[in-house]
Amino acid sequence: MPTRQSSDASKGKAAVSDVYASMRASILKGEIAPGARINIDAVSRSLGVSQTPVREVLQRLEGDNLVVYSPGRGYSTTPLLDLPALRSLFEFRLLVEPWAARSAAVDRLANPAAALEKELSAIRNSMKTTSGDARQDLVAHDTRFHDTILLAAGNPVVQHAYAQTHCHLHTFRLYPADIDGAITIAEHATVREAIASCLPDRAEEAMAQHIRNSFARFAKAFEGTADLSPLENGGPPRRHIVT
Amino acid sequence: MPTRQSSDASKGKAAVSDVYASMRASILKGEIAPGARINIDAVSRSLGVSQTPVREVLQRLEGDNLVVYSPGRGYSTTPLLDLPALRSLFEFRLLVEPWAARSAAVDRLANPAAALEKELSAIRNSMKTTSGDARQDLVAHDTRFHDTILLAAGNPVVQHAYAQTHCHLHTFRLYPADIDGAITIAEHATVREAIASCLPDRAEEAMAQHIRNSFARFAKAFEGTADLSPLENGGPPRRHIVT
DNA sequence: TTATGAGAATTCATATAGGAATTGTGTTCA
DNA sequence: TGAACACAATTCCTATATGAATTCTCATAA
Repeated sequence: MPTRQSSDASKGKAAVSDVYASMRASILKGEIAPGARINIDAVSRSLGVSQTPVREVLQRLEGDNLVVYSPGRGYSTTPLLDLPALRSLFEFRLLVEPWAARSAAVDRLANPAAALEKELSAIRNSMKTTSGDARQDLVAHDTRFHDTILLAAGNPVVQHAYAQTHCHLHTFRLYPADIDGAITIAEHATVREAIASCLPDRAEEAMAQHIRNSFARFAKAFEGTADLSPLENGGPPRRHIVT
Repeated sequence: MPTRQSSDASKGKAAVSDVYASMRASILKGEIAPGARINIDAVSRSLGVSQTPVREVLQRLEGDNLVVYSPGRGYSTTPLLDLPALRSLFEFRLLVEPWAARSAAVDRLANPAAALEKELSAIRNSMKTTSGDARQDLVAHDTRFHDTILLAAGNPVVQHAYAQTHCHLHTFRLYPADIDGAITIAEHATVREAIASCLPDRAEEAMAQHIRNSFARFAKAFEGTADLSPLENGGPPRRHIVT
């Protein structure tokens, strides 16, 4: 049995947090094929826990849209995002995030410019030193950068709705390959500038541009696949995607 | 939220759907006081099922923001919305719903004018005949009306994010008293007109006005309570709130 | 060769039980 | 009188077992 030293505070639901982290990582890494069924008994035995916490984790993963439940058939991993789903996701982001950037670009303590700058220098350093998984670092930076702005907007409902989309999680799952994030970081810097200068209009527009560009970069990976997705031929190309 | 078929329908998770409906109703009706702890054993015995489905239901209700989990302390019902939370919720709606109304006001088959009109005549009839619970009918109408527009917008991500807020569910919980919904229905009719005429600008503005007005009506209930909410003196007034 | 049907095996959903932590209560001491 | 400690009771979290439904396999017949 793995160490019970769970990241969950106060040891409540120790098994659950371990199992959750393990299963989430398995799905994101693609160790469980997209669309494949998940055998509760097999998972519980392989992780050395009973079925009860595994079932609870599956329900949580259902909330993350990483698994789906079919009545009478149990749980399966969700298929990867197709182009319409990606478009819907980014349209949602285009609705929420420019609004958040505008709300954050105020001359108040809530202004997140300092935190954003710290985040940017951290990722710049991390990119220079080629240690570790550059791709994972970049996704983590991207996640924190956007989350920080959402948090600064000061609306818990919007923040929660955004978090629930798990957009970075799903895009990570789409493209488990190497990334060159220079463009992303440059756009982030532009957004930070506008927020630091307390220019709501510019912040809103910079964020909107960033999201439009980001979608275009992701959508490029679908080029040529047109409506052939049912071919199930291995999916979109997987190298040198730029977030 | 994909409400599990509460009827047998595939028999999968029969106990869970019953327990879910029962507990949700209990919380909404206030039979369980807001902020009170929930005893899993007591619930399971009173409903005649084991603890397993009760635990699953509680996790689901946590997703609905109707209960919260404290590590080591189990589940409690969430406190009622206070004024800042209500404001956050309506700011989210003000961000999403006018956008949805604009998106729905197109000359396409997706235009929901017919469904909206059917919904409006149904509630008008229901209001005339004083049979049944007028308040519950009105909330149900309001829910369906807004859901229909969100659906017509054609973005599953936005629709899901909106559904996850369970805004009608929480406002229902806030004001379990009688309602006079004439104003609400009139505003709905205005929104429908703009959508039926395929006037995106007018639809967007009509929806925005409706949400601003609706918030003002709800916020009125907090008048006088200022920052005295810790008094825990029974909450806001509960009669003649107009959605 | 293909389709069908019965039986076996797997898998899910729920029930029940036990260990561990927390909460409440009563007593004792300052 | 108030506070602190210890013990008991409650409550949660996980494990294991069982019944029911589905899926898989294989043999048989058209």
